[in-house]
Amino acid sequence: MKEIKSRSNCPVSYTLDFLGDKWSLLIIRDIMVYEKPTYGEFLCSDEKIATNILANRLEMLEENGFITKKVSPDKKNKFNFSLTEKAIALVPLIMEMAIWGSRFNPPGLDPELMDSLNEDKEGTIIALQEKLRSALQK
Amino acid sequence: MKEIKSRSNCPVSYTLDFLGDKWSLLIIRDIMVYEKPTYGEFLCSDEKIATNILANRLEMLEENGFITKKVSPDKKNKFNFSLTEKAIALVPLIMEMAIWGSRFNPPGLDPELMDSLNEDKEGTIIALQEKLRSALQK
DNA sequence: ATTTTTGCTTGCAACTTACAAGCAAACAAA
DNA sequence: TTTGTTTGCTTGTAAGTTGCAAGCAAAAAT
Repeated sequence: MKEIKSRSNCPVSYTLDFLGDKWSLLIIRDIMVYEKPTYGEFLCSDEKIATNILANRLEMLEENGFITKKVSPDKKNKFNFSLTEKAIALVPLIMEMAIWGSRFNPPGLDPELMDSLNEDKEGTIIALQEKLRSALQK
Repeated sequence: MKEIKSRSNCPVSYTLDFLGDKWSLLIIRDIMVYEKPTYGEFLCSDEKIATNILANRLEMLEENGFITKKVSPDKKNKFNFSLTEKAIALVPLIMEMAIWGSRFNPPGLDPELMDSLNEDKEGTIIALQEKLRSALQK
């Protein structure tokens, strides 16, 4: 995989250097929000990512420390991807994307999560992060 | 400009449909944070966007209601771009990008803004949004 | 033993990007 | 007033990226 080069010192630009494309954050979303952590599940998400692009992005996300890949406990030809702390730290960013997206394209998916965010954003974010961190223990 | 198609109903995906690339949010950042609202200033930002890509993204951002273009009060061959409410609503998202970027690539630029965010995120965001809205009145 | 599941890799056409050069209206200076 | 400069683009082209379809191999299920 080609190394990612920083275009500048700006932190917004740095974030976009890694995550500024149409697919990387959707893979992270699948693990983070929809609890779908496998290649096959990423493939059949609504957005329909191409299989070569998926493989490429998984490689990039792993190489850059966003996700880790583990053999599934039940099947040796299946892998579970999980989020590292670096990706768990993206929860607030992804929640803001969900909030903006729901506002300008209502109602958006997952009304439960949206209601929870509207009622207590900070609390919802922290709860999700704690849940993801506890999943890492297992 | 080619119309943007939604890939799904997911609000995160919807946000990425418009803003999931390396450049669009940097243009918005230039207006939002660095108060640089002209073609020439976008061009010479640190990230060095190509001139055809810049023209293409400005067209897309205008067509989709993120920015408006007005002739500069002093020169008729110069234009000032300003943010619509739809883009001002991206302040929380861009601030989260800055926070994440600074954390994983410290210290990040603009320590004043970062300090302010660390001290009072909500207040910093609201103050910036109010400032941008008041600029629209002029 | 054969088929299915799972996670890829490969080939290729279409599209997008990056870089360089060119261009025209507005303005500024001589 | 004419000559040069600023400003905001457009065009051409090579290189890179994406999307689609097909193929492949290890592991699991039948």
